[in-house]
Amino acid sequence: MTSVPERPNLDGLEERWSEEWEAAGTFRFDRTATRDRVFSIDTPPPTVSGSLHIGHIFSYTHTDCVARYRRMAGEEVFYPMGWDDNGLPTERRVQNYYGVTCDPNLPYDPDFVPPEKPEKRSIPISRPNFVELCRLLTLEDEQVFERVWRKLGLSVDWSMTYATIDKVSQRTSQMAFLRMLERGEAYQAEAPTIWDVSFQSAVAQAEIEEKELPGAFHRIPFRFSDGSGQVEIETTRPELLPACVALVAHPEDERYRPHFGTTVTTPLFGSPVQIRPHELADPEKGSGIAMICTFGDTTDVTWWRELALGVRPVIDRRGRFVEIEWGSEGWESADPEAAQANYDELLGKTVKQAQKRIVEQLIEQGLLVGDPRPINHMVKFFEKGDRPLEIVTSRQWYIRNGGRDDDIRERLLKRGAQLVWHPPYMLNRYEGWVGGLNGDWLISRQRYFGVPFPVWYGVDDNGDPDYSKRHTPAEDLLPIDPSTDSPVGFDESQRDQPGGFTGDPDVMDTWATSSVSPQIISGWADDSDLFDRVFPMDLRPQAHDIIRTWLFSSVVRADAEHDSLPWTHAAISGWVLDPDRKKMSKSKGNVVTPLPLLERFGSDAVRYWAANGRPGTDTAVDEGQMKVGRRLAIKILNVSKFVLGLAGDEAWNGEVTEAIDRAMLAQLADVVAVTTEAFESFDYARAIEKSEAFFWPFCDNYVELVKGRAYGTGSEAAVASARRSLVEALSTLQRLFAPHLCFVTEEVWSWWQPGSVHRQGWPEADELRALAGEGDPGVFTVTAEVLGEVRRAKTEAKRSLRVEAEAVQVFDTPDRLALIEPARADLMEAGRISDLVCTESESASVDVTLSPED
RNA sequence: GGGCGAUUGGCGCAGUUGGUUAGCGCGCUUGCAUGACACGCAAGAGGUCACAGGUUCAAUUCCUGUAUCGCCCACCA
Repeated sequence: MTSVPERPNLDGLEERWSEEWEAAGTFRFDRTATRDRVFSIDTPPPTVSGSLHIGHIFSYTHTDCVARYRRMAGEEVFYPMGWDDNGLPTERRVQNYYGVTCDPNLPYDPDFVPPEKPEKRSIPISRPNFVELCRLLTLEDEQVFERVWRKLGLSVDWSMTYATIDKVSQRTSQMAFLRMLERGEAYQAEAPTIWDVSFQSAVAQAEIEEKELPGAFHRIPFRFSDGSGQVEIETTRPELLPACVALVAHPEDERYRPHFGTTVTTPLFGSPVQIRPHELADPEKGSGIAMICTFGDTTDVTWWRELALGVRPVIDRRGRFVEIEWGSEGWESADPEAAQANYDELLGKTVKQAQKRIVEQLIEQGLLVGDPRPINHMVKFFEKGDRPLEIVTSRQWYIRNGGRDDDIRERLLKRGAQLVWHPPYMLNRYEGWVGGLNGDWLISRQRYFGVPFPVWYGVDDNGDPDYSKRHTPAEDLLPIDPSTDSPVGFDESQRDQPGGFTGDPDVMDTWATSSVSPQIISGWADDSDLFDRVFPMDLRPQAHDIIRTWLFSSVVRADAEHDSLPWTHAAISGWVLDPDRKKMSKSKGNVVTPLPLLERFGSDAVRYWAANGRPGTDTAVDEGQMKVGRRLAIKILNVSKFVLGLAGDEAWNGEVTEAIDRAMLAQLADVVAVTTEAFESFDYARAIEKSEAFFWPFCDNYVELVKGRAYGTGSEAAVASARRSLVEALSTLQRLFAPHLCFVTEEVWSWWQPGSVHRQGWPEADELRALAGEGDPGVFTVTAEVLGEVRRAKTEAKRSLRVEAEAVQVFDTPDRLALIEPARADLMEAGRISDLVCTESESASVDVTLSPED
């Protein structure tokens, strides 16, 4: 039965056991399990167009530890894996890899084969062809990822994977969208939109980040139209002067109060604009009076909307200055010809070029007060972009997320508070974000690779889309691609023809699909049997930086569709920092790849490092911790081998009679209780900390104290007690470490027990307590202390620990001496003590007389 | 500007309801081949728990400030 290798080691455990687990279906989800027995996990899908870095290893290990605990605690764990192959990163990669570009107007070519090598000039292909290539390339990436995950030992059910662009995801995503559209939770609007001029797409509030850039204040005078003087504004964007539609100052600002309602003219262009009051104008900033342009920033949009101003757009979607359409009367200006002449010099220029020119014009015409004053200011960027965002007017899809409706906002705040956060303070991030929303969620992107909007529009007699005539497909037809499928009642010959139809050209934002990941993996669209067993899910593990995006948007979708939370718990992980505690990023070049670490230290060692990162806490890459993990794994091998050598199968029949054995088991029972409690609150780190804190003294003190007895010294009952206690402790410890060190524990379990350790029951504190009986934990603790004193004497004498202690005198209080007495024989054997005398005394000390040196 | 975290020996970290000499690991020093483990074992040195107040019989732990670091948010003229 028991079969222990001669020299156990960690080599090859990962390959051996991950193959075994796959073959035996150890982590296969049993879908006959009912909801009350299921623990379901909404695994984050890693972006496959990137590469796995150590941060993934870190946070996925946390989830895996929890999953393994839950499984052992008797739950049926639903633990799938997803791949995020959606969005811009994949698009870019496919374009470069195959040398193609997507043209949504082209028809699908079923025979298209990409060139071996990308050609100089990129080949335009249809959206379905483009999407096919994306799938082809991401499939390879997924396999690489899966290999790393298996090496790490994630206990996911590999028969349950999804990709954010696969059919099920598209279908779920489109279906959820259409239902929101029907309920009025999704809508289309023509409005000023934050726009990235490089990517040619609108972007959402959540995808914006700010960078500090150098800029300059330009002080520019506006003359009163009645010739009575001037006001001076300050701006960092003088190029928007032709787009100026009003000036604005704070209503209480005494400097400008008398001028509210009066008209001034814009320099260079001579357009009449009014001075208006608004609270958002900051008297402290610049000269306290600002120009409103259509549109320089989001404040402009607010002012423009709330003051009901006209619009003078000057920047197009490519970020260049365009012809202004003024109608028949030309420039609305005191001097239309001069205005047009000034503006002609800006035509076709980029924002940067135009700014340069307009400043020259201002200087030439004496319209700049003083020199431009250099400052550094924050400028909004798309998080993946490298040019400042502009604001253009466009038609986009939105989802109501509370940004414009207080009642929705309140409801979503309440949902957030219902969610159990680990750690709890992460709720603040959620509430801060939801409270600060200033618009609905923009979900349409003018890109190609993504889930298309399942919508067509009628085409009017002029051949233009008629957005009021909307066609949507029945749910059972989903997923559809409106660029190749036609709506019911039409055929392809009517595409883009007067009286016919046209497809919505946009795709959904990545988060619009990711936000329904719980519905995708739960089978909401097509598998109601599965759905009922796993939804609402139990756990969403994710990092703190995407609380505002993935977590929040998922709450929005589940609230709208199911009137519930998508999951009960959110476990928020920290980031991995490089060894110098700097955040890892590709641009810094400090990204650590995991595979070499997994190979060097072993997966259990890397898992150990990860498991020591507290929930929600940023943690540095620390090879020292991995070394410690490796040592712990080796220790588990060796102590298992030793104990199994001392105690055979018949050890289970023994009875625990000795006080020190009972003491050890009583302590172990407490450890089981506290680790169980830690795991119940998703604190995998505290769990391993407590197990480990017991484990080392167990090896170094308990095993040392009882090994003589376990070998056969003493009465039959005493021997049996030691052996039984050893196998009980070993079995318990192997299971306690199983969630974290999944490979080595499986290895040592296999030496003497049938089945996988990962399918065993979690240790029960009560069972151990029953074995321990009335055992006083102090017997073990105090005896170990005395043994320590004896060892110290030997070490300080620079003698071997094996040397005989001729006489040991223990001075201590009566109650402590009473604890030593029942373990006297073990203590004398372990300490090689020939004569042990205990003497009552107020102050504790131990006198040791060693045998003389040879 | 608002909010959230962090601050414990050279380094990385625990310290969960305030309570006797503040723990652990790495590193360092000194020993030891002891019936599993030298990828081991034993022992040792090393901390005014960021700073200043307050509450309390008692504060690393609670409260209020301050400083430094990190993160999130904000309308960035």
